[in-house]
Amino acid sequence: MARRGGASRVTIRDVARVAGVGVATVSRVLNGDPAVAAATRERIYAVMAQLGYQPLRTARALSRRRTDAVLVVLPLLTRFFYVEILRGIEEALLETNIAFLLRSLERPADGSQAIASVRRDLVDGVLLISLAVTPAWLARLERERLPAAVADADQDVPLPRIVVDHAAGARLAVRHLAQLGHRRIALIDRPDDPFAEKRISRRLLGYRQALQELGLELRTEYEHVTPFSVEGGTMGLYSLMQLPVPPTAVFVGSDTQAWGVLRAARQLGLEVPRDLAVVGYHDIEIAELLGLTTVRVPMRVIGRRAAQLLLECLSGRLARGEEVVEWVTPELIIRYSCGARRREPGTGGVGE
Amino acid sequence: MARRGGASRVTIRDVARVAGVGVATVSRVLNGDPAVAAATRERIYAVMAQLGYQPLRTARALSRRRTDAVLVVLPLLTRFFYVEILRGIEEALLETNIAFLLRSLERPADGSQAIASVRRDLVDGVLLISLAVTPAWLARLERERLPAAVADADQDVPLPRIVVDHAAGARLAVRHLAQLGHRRIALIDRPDDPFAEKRISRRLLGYRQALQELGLELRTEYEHVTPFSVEGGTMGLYSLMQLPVPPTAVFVGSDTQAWGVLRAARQLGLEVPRDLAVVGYHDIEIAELLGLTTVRVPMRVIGRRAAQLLLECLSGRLARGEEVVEWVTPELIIRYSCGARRREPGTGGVGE
DNA sequence: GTGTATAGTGGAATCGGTTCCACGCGTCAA
DNA sequence: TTGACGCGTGGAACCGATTCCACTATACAC
Repeated sequence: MARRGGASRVTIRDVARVAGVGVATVSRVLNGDPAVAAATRERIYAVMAQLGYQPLRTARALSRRRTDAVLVVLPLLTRFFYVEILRGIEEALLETNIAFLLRSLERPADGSQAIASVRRDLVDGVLLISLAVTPAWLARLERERLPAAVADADQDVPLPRIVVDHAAGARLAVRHLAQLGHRRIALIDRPDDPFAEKRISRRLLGYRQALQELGLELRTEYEHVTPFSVEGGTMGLYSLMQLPVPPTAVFVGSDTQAWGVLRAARQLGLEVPRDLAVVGYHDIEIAELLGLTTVRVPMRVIGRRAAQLLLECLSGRLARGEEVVEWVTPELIIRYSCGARRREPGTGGVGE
Repeated sequence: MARRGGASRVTIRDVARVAGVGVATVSRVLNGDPAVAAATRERIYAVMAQLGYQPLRTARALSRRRTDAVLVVLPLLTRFFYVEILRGIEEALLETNIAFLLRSLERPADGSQAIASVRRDLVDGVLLISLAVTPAWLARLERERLPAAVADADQDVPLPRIVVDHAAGARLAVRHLAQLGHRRIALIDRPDDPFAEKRISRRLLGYRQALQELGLELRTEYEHVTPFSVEGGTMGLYSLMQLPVPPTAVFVGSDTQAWGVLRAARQLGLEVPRDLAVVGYHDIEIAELLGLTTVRVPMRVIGRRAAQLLLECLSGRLARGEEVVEWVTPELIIRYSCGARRREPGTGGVGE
């Protein structure tokens, strides 16, 4: 039933007719089937070019039962950290012809709504970034028979995943501070937000491990959990400095909070790093501007690898249910707030 | 030809059979055709619920020749400004069942590659955000017969668009500074980046208009264009302060540069706002932390409106080629860096 | 020379929707 | 009573790909 349309599309049948072959053969060429004779293949390629043929994605999608698209779900798109991960994903997917749909979660409640948008007929796979992968998620993925990969989430999710070694990151920071002569090193970290993943426990673990290794005293009054905001950091430092024996150095679980710590330090008349050494976490863009020594989490790499993992699931190179865990290790970025370096004049910096 | 698959899907034919009607009628119900009798409609709804029927997107896409997806193209996803616009778009689209694909441009060269991904069989429409809409873009959209909407781009693109009144924004800032008693008001703005759109000229225009309205002297040595970065702002202020008659206030064309201005001020021993009043632009997240008075560009609104504009094109409510221009006006956010308010102790702030 | 494997190919059914066209049936004007 | 009309509906032909199955021609073993 010829519906009205403009100049009707060049279809696979047109190509077949002009090339003097059957549609099946054209389709085989399109899909790289090696059974086609080289001469035939060449001829078909020539005709396709001549007619300007392009296979229709929607028709392929119906026939092959796949969409060549994936869904990316991540929280708080407005945070630099997540945007960078997204960039990594985009980079990896650009090398394929797979498109991606995006769903960002702003509030915890968005989760269930997002789960409903996970549909087999919409995408071929799902990337879950920095999310608490609940049983509801797993059930949905199972029901829709959708492969998924996970990045920066809990360590024990039964899906292929990229795990960030936050404990190692914390150890790097603490060891560095100890090496600079500090013996009283405190921790200010973000809360165990149910909306994000349980990452504090691993950073806390690394912090304690490092202190023990170094033979330093573990003091619970040095472990502070404050909100994931600049003010949170400010509050944290005020509390710490009221202790009878205040720390001389702080490892802060996010650069955002670290900014607050730097501000509080100045308000308290402390000079960073002389009176207080500070090391942050993440290496978001403001860290450099603040001259903040921090632990860099390789965000783009995380995104890229997670995408590649999902692609392997899609191509079948990775069997469904196969256990794959890839670790990513953070890296120490030394700037000025720790005291390891003299600040160069005019570069702006600490406490700005 | 029954291909292998798991439990085969519930199709429209199953629904028709169980409900005792033809497939055409079920399809009509799905598409809200009022010609179907109420009783029939009810019965079909019941059967759909009972069987757990969900129409297959890919099949609809092939048949209706539309994908129910749109493409969003924007630059520099890592900038807060653009991410916020994206959030607005997402908000608007969530209210529909239209998905979106994302393409972000990091370098000017990415443009041509992005143009190639604009395909009729991939999406039903395109949103171009903060981009220079070149003839190549327009030609491609024409060729693919794809409707598009534009936000925060040149004023004279022949597409439905959301235009931000940057001239008005600049006037707000300058008038405010004048009202606080300033007579020597300088401008530091970002360059006319070919990668982004020509927005500086409009801000510059507003700056000059305001000065003229107020009867203040226009001095070209007060108009500075520096890179779109913190350092750019720093450089800008150093230059201004070396003038024989330096300004007492600066309007800065981006909060990022304004941060640099605040930093430079402190380095020069100037106290903000006593010795120098500063007003920024955009109201990105750091502005509040810096106590920066700024001109807020309603980013989410821009995204939301642009998306709605595109939806109107898709639904046909907006005729192809119809001229629609919607203006968005920025708003002045008064904090501390302009001197209009005393800073409350403990709130952090200027020069931080 | 006959049988069998194999490489290369074409026809037609199929994926699951949409929509054109035809048709039955009541209502109403002539 | 008849014809026109419109409402509600069903059948079947599409949309443009993929892929199963059947078929031919050639190569090879016996």
